[in-house]
Amino acid sequence: MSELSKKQQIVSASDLLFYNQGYAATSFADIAEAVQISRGNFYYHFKSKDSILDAVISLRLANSHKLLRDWESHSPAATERIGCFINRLLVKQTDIIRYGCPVATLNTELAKLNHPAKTTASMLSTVFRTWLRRQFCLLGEKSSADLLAMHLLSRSQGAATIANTFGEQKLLQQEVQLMHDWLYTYIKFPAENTATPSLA
Amino acid sequence: MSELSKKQQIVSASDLLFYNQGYAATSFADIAEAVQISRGNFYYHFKSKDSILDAVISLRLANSHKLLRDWESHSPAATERIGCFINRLLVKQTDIIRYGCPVATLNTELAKLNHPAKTTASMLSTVFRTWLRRQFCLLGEKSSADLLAMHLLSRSQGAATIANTFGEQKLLQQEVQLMHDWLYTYIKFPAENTATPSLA
DNA sequence: AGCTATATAAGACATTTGTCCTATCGCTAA
DNA sequence: TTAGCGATAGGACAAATGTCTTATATAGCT
Repeated sequence: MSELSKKQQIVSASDLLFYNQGYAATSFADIAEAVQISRGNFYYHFKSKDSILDAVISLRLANSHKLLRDWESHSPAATERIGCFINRLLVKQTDIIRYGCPVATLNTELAKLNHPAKTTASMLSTVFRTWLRRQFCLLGEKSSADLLAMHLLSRSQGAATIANTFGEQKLLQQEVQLMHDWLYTYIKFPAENTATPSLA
Repeated sequence: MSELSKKQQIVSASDLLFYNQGYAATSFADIAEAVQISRGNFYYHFKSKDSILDAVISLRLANSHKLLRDWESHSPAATERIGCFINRLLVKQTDIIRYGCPVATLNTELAKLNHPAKTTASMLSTVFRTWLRRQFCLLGEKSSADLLAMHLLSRSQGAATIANTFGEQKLLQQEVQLMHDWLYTYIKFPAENTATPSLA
């Protein structure tokens, strides 16, 4: 027996396949082959394909929380933590160029399918939004923390999108640099930004 | 008979359905119902589903070129033209919130499917990239025109993505405002940006 | 009217899909 | 050893999909 239970194996294999191929394009046959079980046997572990999706979203939520906790424990300063968020694009650059941002692509796919789980899936984005907002709060930007969080989230997702579209590593690296510059500039002159945050 | 040929009707109906539901999730049955023909009859007009996709991409390319020509003829100044590009997000905000950016979502879907047409589809983004680059060239930024173009493209796609994810109109409007601010700031101090463009 | 080319309908076809059922395997506890 | 139960295999099933074939309708021309 392997270390993970078969159910966990199914979830993590589906996690990867949903990211690489998309949810709708991933069939039970694909997952069955990946975890080496017969196709008809899924319904012992999961009652439907949708319930696998739910499990995958739960797994991703847990992984996201773990990631954020890691950043918090490794970086005492909020600025540095936000830097970790930006650098995530570089750490995952190979995957991002090939498959895009895992959070964004799942959200857009489920939105188009009008899938019941789309609300739950958007929680994946909300987790980062909330976390970033808290970091900006720690920097003293209470009134515009959410705006700043969304701005950074927006830019990171845009960078992932164009990197995926054009397949150019350099584009991703350029945008990451610009986000760091923006953060640095912002931290440097917090006084100017309290009234109307000049994110430009 | 209607004004458009049946073949054109199929293409424009597919264009809309591919945007609203995604390419893979749109079946011949869906298109057949939309244009009121029988399902088995497609192969008189198109030899495969992929060839419909090719036709849709061609249509979108033509529409994009037309859009860019319109902006050029209505706005003599390059700054104003770039402003038109940014405002496109507001003009299409209802659709964008529901279905995301038509260009980006098609690209990411085809990338995941590893579809043969993904290269052709990325031309849709390239058209805007090239056009924006030319506008920045007209502003005297020859050396960093492509970087500026990609930066703006990235931010617009990011804004579309988060608007689609969170379904919040305000987010889109905020990001649009920030892009205008960025453009304004950039135009105001072109001298500072010639060496190292401070997009932050 | 009759002929021809274009256009459309209707359905067959194999394949794949998600779902569900049943039989069997292998382990553990009595 | 045997009974019981969790786990798995294998296949049945209807529905849907892309594809292809054949027959019919329609319009224009002679």
